[in-house]
Amino acid sequence: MTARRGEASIDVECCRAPVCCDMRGMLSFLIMHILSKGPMYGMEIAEEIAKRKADKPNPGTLYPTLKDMQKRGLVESTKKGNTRVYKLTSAGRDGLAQAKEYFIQAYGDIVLESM
Amino acid sequence: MTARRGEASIDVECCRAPVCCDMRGMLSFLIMHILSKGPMYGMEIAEEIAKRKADKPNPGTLYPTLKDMQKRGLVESTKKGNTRVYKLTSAGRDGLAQAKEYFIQAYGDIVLESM
DNA sequence: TAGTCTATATTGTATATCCAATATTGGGCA
DNA sequence: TGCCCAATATTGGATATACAATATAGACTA
Repeated sequence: MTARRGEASIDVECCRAPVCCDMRGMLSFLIMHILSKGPMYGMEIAEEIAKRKADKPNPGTLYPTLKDMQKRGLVESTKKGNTRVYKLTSAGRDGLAQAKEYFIQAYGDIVLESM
Repeated sequence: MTARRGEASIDVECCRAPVCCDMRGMLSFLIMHILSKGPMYGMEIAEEIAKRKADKPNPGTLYPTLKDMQKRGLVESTKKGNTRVYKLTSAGRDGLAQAKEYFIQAYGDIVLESM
């Protein structure tokens, strides 16, 4: 992220990353969830992540992750002019469903008890 | 984790870590949430994590994390015979509240839309 | 065609998890 | 007292995620 602890980087109206815990991790999970809404190119994905995490991931974080996810068959991409559009593969959709089940098992109560 | 992908390590009736995404991260967040229910010693915390993640964290993961969290003032501990009992500090409680807000902002919809 | 802008991409470094293996400590019991 | 066992602790190494800095590619405009 470009401005992790205080200084604004893009316009978001949501709370910043906590000081107490780093909360790194699960980037590919989040990307898969975002792509389950529809195909998107890299910078669009970055903006979607920024809406949630209040900061855009660095290109050096995002692109190698997308490349790795493609290598593992979770996403596929096609070059469209200057951009590269990513979409979930069917293996990616299956993996996401499994990952969500695990995620809810591990963290679901934290969300639900705050509602 | 001791038996990450298939082989059972302890008796849990929940789904295993997904193959598609690593889902490492947020250990201190999870520990803080668990400790918000009451004081606990190291191996009890490990069992609570195992109930959620279907695998016990390795001692080489858990204890250094607890030590670091204590250094940062999030938890405090007292030695009780052979065990060391951890509890949240008030800074830890404040930090947890802030972290939960951020967590729900980033991942809340994933839980809610599966309900 | 040259300049500019955005998107993509890479390199190098840092760090929070992660494990395997091993060591230490303290309680309970023969 | 001596032995075993669970809990704690440490060491060494791996890896996903993170950034800063830089480089390349393609589109659009003057």
